[in-house]
Amino acid sequence: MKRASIKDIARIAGVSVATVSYVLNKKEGSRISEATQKKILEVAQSINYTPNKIAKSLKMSKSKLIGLIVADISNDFYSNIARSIEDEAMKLGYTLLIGSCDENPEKFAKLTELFSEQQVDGMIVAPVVDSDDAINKLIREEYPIVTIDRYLKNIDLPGVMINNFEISEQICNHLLLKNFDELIYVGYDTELPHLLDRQDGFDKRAEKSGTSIKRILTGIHHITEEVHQQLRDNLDLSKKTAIYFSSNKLGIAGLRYLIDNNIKVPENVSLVAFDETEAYYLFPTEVSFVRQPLEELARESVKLLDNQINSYAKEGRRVTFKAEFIERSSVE
Amino acid sequence: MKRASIKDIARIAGVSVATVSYVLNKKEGSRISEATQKKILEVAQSINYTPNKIAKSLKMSKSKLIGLIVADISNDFYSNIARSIEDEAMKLGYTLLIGSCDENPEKFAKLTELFSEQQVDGMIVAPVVDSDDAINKLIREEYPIVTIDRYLKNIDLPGVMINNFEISEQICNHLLLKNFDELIYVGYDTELPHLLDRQDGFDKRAEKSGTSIKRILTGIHHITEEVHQQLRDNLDLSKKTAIYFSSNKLGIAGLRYLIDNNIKVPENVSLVAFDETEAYYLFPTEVSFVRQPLEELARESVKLLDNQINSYAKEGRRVTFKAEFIERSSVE
DNA sequence: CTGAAAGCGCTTACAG
DNA sequence: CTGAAAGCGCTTACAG
Repeated sequence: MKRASIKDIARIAGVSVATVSYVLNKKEGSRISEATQKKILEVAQSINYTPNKIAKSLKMSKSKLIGLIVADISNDFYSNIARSIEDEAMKLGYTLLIGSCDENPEKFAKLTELFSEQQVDGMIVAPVVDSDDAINKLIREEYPIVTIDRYLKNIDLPGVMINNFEISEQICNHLLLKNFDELIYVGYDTELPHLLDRQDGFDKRAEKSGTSIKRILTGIHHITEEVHQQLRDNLDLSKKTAIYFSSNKLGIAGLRYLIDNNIKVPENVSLVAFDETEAYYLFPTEVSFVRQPLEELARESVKLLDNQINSYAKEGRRVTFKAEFIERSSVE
Repeated sequence: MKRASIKDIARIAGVSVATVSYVLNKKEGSRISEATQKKILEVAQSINYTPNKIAKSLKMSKSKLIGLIVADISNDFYSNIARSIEDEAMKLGYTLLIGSCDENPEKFAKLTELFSEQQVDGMIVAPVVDSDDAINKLIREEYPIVTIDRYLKNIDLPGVMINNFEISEQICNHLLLKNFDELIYVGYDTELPHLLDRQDGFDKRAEKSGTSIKRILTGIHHITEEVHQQLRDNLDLSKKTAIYFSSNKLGIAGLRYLIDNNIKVPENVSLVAFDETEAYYLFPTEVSFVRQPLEELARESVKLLDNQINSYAKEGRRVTFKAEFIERSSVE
């Protein structure tokens, strides 16, 4: 069955397609008689007309589509962000294309390519290491872009992020007050700037104090195994130790290690994790964690993008939100 | 900056747009000379040409877009499914539109409307209660549709699901062998057929045995609170009890209740949960659970949809996959 | 108040 | 081997 077009409406209603278009778009400027309007609306209804946005997009050069590129939509953090972005985008009349790039610059480039072929009006992206080329290409083609969660070292793009350095500094400070013998930072062996900030904040503060600090850095592909292995090698229960897991995945891997090895929190070791996830609430001790303001990040990212798309703001800004330290009983 | 079109390539290369189109699409039928081909490809490269899929879609009446409607993309179960669907869809050249409808039939209808305006080639949906009208509309308009996870009582649609009835029967059977005084089924107060199946399988098997069974059914909006409240009212620790949580959200809510109230598993109570989630692994006891074959569900759903889109198969089938019971130590 | 016409960027049957 | 032309479903400046 061929789907009805405005041509069909025009034919049945005995008017021109132009008139149909005017009525359907409720343009104020050109007044169409009440009678014709009613007629057209009736016909549209009766033949079950659905506008073809693709034709409209082609004519108008805007698609009302926005693309979202994350590392992995099945990761709690990103699926929560995606959900908020979806709601926000919907409010502004956008539909969301979603793609996961697995920290892989080729996949990232492929997705930007795909989205750009689909004529998205703009993209919200969490850029990966070595994605500069793909991003620069988008910039040359004047695509509105907003970064989320992450940012790029060498390209100044509007985006949203949290105060990674400061929150880590704050966590470290909190731990220092409790006089631990040793602090362990668990993070990724990565070049992603926002994660380096997260690490630096902790490191710098610890250095100043002179407290012994160890770093456990894992690759992104075998997080669980690597965290377990390195905790086995590095965790010395004879010392009073606190661990800072700098992401939800790391936190979950670490907590699981503690469970599996019957290490009690905070009796044997203290800890703080990053991001809020349901999993933390099933751990036998109430896990202290860093909460990111997901809705705010999402809302602002869509707003920044929409501003660019409509050129309300020529140059977007980089907006930093404050993460919140939720203190529960895993530190003692 | 206006983006380059095949017209630009044609002008610069000194050929017609038809020729450009042929070369860019590598059509075998019409042979274009090596020289012209090379020239066109070079020009395309040099002006950074990106095909406008929207124009192509309009002409070809297919968009290579597919829509996915789930209850909530931030729910672990759906975000994992979405991820697999994304990968699978990508392989076949489709880009994914994602929407969450929050079990709300109006939002569901809105999303189908939106997706249909965007001219998706088909949709994969987890239909909600009272979504029959929206679905019927899509059917009348001959949209390829595949249901996932759920199915509709009154509309026979191709789709993928698991053996809800049988797996619950199997869990119940497993529990009956351990001679519990009481079995508690924790589920939703809902009309969703797949969830009723899940409940029936358990009920029917329990009835036959004569073992006392209680039902805890919650609404979908305050799961945690309701589960906690009802467990408080119904869980009698003086009896040897086993609880079956029939979804990941219910399981997490229930496990948290047990943690908060210091109820030991399996010493004080036994349990089985549904779906696999990272959270189960942080619970102090190894949680036995039902694992759904997510990748298979996703893969088959995309395959069924692609078949419909390309009319490889006129009528799709409903495919049922077997869920797997992962026995760990939470039942004794 | 309404319509004829051009054009958005493509594809493809047809002609040469 | 290559091109002119029609057309996908819309919008909108212009004319009447």
